[in-house]
Amino acid sequence: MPELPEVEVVRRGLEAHVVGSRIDAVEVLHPRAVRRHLLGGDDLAAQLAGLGVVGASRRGKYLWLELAPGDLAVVVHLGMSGQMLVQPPAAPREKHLRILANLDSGSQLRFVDQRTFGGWALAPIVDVDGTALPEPVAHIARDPLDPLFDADSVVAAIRAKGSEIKRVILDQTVLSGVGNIYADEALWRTGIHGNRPADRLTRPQVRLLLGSVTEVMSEALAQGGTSFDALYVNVNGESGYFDRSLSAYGREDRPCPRCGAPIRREKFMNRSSYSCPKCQPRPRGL
DNA sequence: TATATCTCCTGCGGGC
DNA sequence: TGCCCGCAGGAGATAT
Repeated sequence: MPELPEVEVVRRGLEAHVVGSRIDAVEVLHPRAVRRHLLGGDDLAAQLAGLGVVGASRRGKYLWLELAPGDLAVVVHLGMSGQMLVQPPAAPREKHLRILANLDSGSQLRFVDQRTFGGWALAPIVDVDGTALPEPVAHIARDPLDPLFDADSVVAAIRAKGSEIKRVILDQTVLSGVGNIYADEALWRTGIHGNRPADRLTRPQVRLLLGSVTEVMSEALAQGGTSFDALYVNVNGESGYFDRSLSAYGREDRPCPRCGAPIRREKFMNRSSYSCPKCQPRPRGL
């Protein structure tokens, strides 16, 4: 499941292999992959043809290719299973190939997405607080790896929320890039149960949690991201290794690396949360 | 306005 | 062997 580190690995791959190319032609093979491009797949393909790729950027889990001429970008979200692959034209088409772009370099940029939660959309670049962003990304908060990330104001924003802390750090308008895996890992590192109300945490606790979020995502990035199966790969189709370093996520009944208690799994927001019953006691009353 | 829940989707694994 | 069901989860839409 691509979260910030995985998306950053993909962005770096696109910067190395796609930026500097021109898009010659685009084939949209599944309408859901372009559902956020309101004018449809034919329009997307027609508008992209002939444009040059001049940059690859990211905020949180969104990435985009900056295009020229014109202040346009193709915004990409990988959803749960999206892959951006750079392939030779002779390579066999992937089973879940959704969008195909032929580049003047002779390579193909392929968007492969089994579960079709991801997609592409063409959007204008707008100015948001002095930063140029594609319009669909304008509401997304800065992520912890952003040089302009303001930890003090994010701590205040988190503590102003009445929801549970895990729900708040998954809210991409508060801080971006965090998904279920790294939320569980950061909460485990900090010893905080995800059901604790955000507005009951102290400033030092929230600051520590933000530090853990940054730390765990930086470590994951250094290892090429987290991968559980073939669904997450970089542009060359290679998987990361961080899943071997996870302490809580996906480790139900296995010993907590800190205290040895069996990791528990609980339902939360229609998905699973993993935590240590000793290191992360439930808030009173739950 | 803030918060909570629902929905979309596909492949896999378990149970019968 | 085949069918059914639950599970995985990001984020926009909808409900409270």
